Formats: sequence, structure tokens, C-alpha cells
Amino acid sequence: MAPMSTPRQRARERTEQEIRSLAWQHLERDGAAALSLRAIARDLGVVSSAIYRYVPSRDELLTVLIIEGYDDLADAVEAAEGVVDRHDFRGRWLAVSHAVRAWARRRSAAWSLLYGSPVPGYEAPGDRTTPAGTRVVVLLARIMAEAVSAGAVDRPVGPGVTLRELDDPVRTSLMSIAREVGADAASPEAVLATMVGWTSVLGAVSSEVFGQLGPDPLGDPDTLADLTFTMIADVVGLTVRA
Amino acid sequence: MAPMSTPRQRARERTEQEIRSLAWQHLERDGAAALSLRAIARDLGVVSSAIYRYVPSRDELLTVLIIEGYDDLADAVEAAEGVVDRHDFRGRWLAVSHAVRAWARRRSAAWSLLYGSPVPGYEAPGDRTTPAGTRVVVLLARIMAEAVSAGAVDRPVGPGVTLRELDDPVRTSLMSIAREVGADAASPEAVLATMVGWTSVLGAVSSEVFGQLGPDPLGDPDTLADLTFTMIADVVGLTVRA
DNA sequence: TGTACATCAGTGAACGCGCGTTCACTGATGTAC
DNA sequence: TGTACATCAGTGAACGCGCGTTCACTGATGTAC
Repeated sequence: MAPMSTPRQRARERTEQEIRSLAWQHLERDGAAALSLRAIARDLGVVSSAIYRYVPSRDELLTVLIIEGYDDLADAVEAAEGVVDRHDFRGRWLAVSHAVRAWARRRSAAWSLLYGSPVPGYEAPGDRTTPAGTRVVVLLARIMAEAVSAGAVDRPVGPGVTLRELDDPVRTSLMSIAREVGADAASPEAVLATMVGWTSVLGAVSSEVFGQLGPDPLGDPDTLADLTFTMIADVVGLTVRA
Repeated sequence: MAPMSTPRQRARERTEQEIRSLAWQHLERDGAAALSLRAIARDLGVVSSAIYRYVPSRDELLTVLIIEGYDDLADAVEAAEGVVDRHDFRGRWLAVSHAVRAWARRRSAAWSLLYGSPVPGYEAPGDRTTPAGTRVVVLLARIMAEAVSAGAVDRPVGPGVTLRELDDPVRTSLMSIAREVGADAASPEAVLATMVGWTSVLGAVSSEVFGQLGPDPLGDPDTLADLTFTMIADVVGLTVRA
């Protein structure tokens, strides 16, 4: 079956792609708040109003970029995680951590857009961004669920087991989250550990990408990242001897 | 001793303060990238050029606001931490965590400015912002150092003790950081734990303030925060029975 | 295969708005003798 | 205590720039008969 595409349609697709690529370049240089349709039209070599053939508004372009960003991150993460031995749950968690960091360093503007301050005056339409935006944390939850099934989670709540018993309503919320993301096998503690582990990874990566700890506290950024991710994997219960 | 202040000087100080307060209001509404001297002048009831009597440039105003923000955060944190029993190291760490979160929720625009995406086109002058910007993490490092001295740190590197021995160069970096911040008594592991714990707190707070986990995963935001901070305190080694 | 019509990409002008910063100036406040 | 001068707050106009979005339009491409 020929794809039934006219030259005009193919040209349109190429232009749409070029618009997204130019938009990412502008984001890289000037940040999301300064993303400008006029500037993109200029780079496209077209008069400013012509951009409205392709993009209904600036906010819509931002939404498209956010979804594309989440998907690109999740694709990279899934690729890295996919090659790890399925029974090496700790290895899979660590692969996700490192892949997130590598992507954030490579595409720091995209990282800012997804995980930095909200863009002022722009409200993401949750129903459209959430599916892509939760892919990574859902993957983590599934790893935890599989690890729980395999008996490979070594106390998901910290060394001192100081966490008091979780209340029933909290356990219920946690398990309904687990069901929603297809991680039914996880314990409530494992779901909680996933969320805490994930926000910890976010914090570590953002600190590095946004430069919050000053330049290179340990001389080599990879060393700190590696140690950090190791500690986070420990705290979620994916210890070495599990 | 009279403070030797003329009416003119007093008026100037009041105006400077009003400018900062108006600037924070604008930040709250429109974000840092949109901070505009003209808009502030308008609100001040003064012609746009008059603002240059008080503020040499937009970038300089941003710098002043950032320093003020860091100091306000650190003041709030120190106040909350200061009333906790000096020997309750875990309680002091948790007090810091909760105070950071409370401040971030109260002043979300300030939080974005300090810990969100960098403001495009603005480079913070590190020599001026660092002293204020490191006050909280330095406090955490000192708590850890005191806890180490008191023998109250219960394995600062995770439940499985899976962290391989730290290399000598890394140990050296960590101890030189400890010396710089007046936390000489800390072990290298404790300094590392402080950094990881701090970035984890940052991640948890930013996730909540920036809305990354969706609205209220556990029904009540305080519950998730409390559980998260508990787990982080565990991972840094400040367990309950220590 | 040829023609009539509909679709679509791109133009160019315009609306109404915003910004940071400079400059020469007026008039009030503060200081030194 | 009074006067001359210096300092400073605030004005108003201007420079040169940017933005999102709408609108009536031309001319090329695609489609149906």
C-alpha cells in the first residue's frame, strides 16, 4: 500500500519537524519563557504570520514540545534499562537513574522545561502531558513490583526501619496507584519507595544540571552521581545482596 | 548615638524596600523571566526611568532578590531548627526538611527563582550569592558533624552498606568540603550523606511545588512529605535508635 | 486528458502591546561656610 | 542664622527593539468530473 502522500503533505511534515527542531534550539538558548513564534518564523525563512499555518498558538507549541520531551526521555531511559538482565533489579533501577542523568545533561533546556520551574502563564493540559510524563516513574514502579514478587527487595523503608507502620488509608492510596500503573505486585512500601526514590533522583539530577552545588564538588561530576544513585537504590530497598 | 539619617535617606530606604516587595509580587505572578523594571516603576507610581535611581539594572535587581531569598529561607530554617533539642540530631535534620518545605510552599515563586530552572540570559555572580545560598546545606553538614562526634550516626551510606569504600581522592575532597564549612568533625561518608540528603530534600520539595507527581498522590500532601523526609533522614544515617 | 474548482502555503500590512536604557531637564533637599 | 552651592529624586521624550495574533490577498498545488 502506498502511503498516499502528496508532495504537499510531505513538505508539510518536513516543515512541522523543522519548526519543532528550531523551537528546541531556541529553548536551549533562551529558555521557555522567551520562546517566540516570530523568531521561529524568521529562522524558517518565512514571514511571521505564516507560522500560523502550522501552529495554532504559542501555548500549543509548548504543549507539543513538552510531550515530545517526555517521550524522548522515556525512550532513552527504556532503551538503557532494556538491555539489563531482567533479574538484576538493582541494575535496572541504576540504569534508569544514569540514563535520566545522561539525558538531562545532554538536553538541559528540555530538562528545565520538564522538571524546572513552571513556565509562567502556561498551564500544561494534564490529560495530554501525563501519559508521556509518567512513563519513567511507571517503569520504576514496575521494576519495584517485579523485585517484590521475586523477593528481592530488602526492606524498602530505610536502614533503621524507623518508618512507623503505614496507616490504612495511606496503604489504600498506594495500592490504588500501583494498580493504575500496572505494578499490582508491589507492596505499599515499595510504591512509596518508588516515589521517594524518583523524587530523589530528580533532585540529584536537577542540582547538577542547574548548578546548585557549585561546580563539581567532588572534582568529577560522575563520581558524585554514581555515589548518589547507589545510595538511592539502597534506600528504596534494592540492595546488593538482595 | 543617633543614626545620622536624614528624611531623604529614610525615604530612599523605604523606596528601596518597596521596590523589592513589588518585585517579589511580580515574580509571584509572572516568573523571573518576565520581571520588568518598567512594571515595577508603574506600580511604584513613578515614571519608568526613575527606577534607575535605585536599581542599576535588571540583572542587579535579580541578584539582590536571589540573595534576599536565600537569606529569608535560611532564616526560617535556622529558626525552626534552633528550637529543637541540640542532642536530637534526627529531629534537627527533620526540622530543617520541614522548614524548607513550608517556606517553599509559602513562597513558591521565590523557590522557583532559587531552585528552579536558571533564568535565561542571567548569570548569578557566584561570589555574591554563594554565602547566602549555602547556609542551609552548611547547617545540615554541621548537624551531621555533631551527630558523628556524638556517635549518633548509624551507618551513613544506606541499609545494605553496598557503597564500596570511598576512594582516597574522594575522601580528601569530602573532608576539604567539611573543613570549608566548619564541619570538621564529620566523616567523609557523613559529608557525602549530607549532600545526597540535601539534593533529595530539594527533589521532594520541588516535585511538590512544581506539581510533578500530579495533585496530591496520597490525598494529603503532608503525609507524603512526612514519609519522604523520614526516609531521607534514615538514609543519611540519622536513624531513630541512634 | 483537460478543465473548473477547492484547498492550502505564504505575503505584507497592521493592531496594540511590551521591554531596557539614555538623556537633558526641573525642582526640592541637604551641606558648608 | 542666612546664603551659595552641590546633591539627588523624579520628569518626559526618545531610541530601537521585541512580541502574538488577525486579515485580506496572491499564486501554486491537488481533486473531481
